Amino acid sequence: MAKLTEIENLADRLHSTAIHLLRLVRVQDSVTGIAPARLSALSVLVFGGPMSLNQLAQAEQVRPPTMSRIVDALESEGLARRTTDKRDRRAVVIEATEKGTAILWQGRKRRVKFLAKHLSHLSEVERQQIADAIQAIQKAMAKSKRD
Amino acid sequence: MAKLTEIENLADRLHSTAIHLLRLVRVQDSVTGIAPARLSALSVLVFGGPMSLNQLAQAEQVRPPTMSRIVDALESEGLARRTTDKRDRRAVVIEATEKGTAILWQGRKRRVKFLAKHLSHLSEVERQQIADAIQAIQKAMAKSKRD
DNA sequence: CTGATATAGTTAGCAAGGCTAATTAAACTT
DNA sequence: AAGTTTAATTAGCCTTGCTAACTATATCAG
Repeated sequence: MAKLTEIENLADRLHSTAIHLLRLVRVQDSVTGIAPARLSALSVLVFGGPMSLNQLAQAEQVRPPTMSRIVDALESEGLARRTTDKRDRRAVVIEATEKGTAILWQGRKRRVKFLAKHLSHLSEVERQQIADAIQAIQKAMAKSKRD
Repeated sequence: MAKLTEIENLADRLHSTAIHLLRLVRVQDSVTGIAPARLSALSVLVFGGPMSLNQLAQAEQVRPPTMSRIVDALESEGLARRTTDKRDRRAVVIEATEKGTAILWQGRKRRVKFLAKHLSHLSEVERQQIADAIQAIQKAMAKSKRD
């Protein structure tokens, strides 16, 4: 085993914990019946409002062809719709449908409640530690642009 | 917007933070040139030692056929090897090769150092908050079996 | 105003990684 | 010895990532 500094050790544990947390929660999303990439894109549409395909692809950190196909699927499932942009007829405006919005909210509620149930077993102090850590982690990640 | 309780709000922020953290770090892994599922399985082999295909599949939470193909790829890349179990000739013992172990350690070091660099911008207090939160989160997740 | 260039999105085709169903081979049970 | 269970693989499907090439529209240069 290579030696790790104190901070590296923390980094390692943090990474591992994040993986396990998401693995645990992801099971809840599968209940929606919507595949993960689609659910994630739909979430951006619901919370970010209508946007172009390129914007959506950027938000999801995938290439336009990948997003084009995801939107195809969302459309055929009746969860989102495409319309051509009036000002620039090359572009499309993608938006969540009523159905897509409703299903997303249901799924989100399920996921959040599931995770909250776990957190409810902790003490008030422990939950405060998590809240503080979230702040700290976000602060640390925000530095990524200038490093 | 639906109303969320205090705990649900914490759950939501925790989820989102975990997603962003992993997204940030994953870029480092791509440098290894090993595809994510393969890297993850290799990691289990390196840290968990030789094991059967079923054990490895369970550890990675995938079905045996999925793992069988991942092991095929690891073998063809010279990162792991299969041998038949002496005691039970139906079973295989999968282990990381020297090369696989070395590459995994390099990658892990890169990832950990990258994350540690971010954490190093924080104060000692903030890092302690993260350490405490990791403990709390793991405790909360451990309850999942009995709920 | 026209031709060149740039931009938005799609289509085609490939690879990785997930799944179920069916198969093979060995081990266990009765 | 026959039937059942178990470990792994094979076959074949779907989703989701990519690049390269294409279409259609918009913009810019002369």
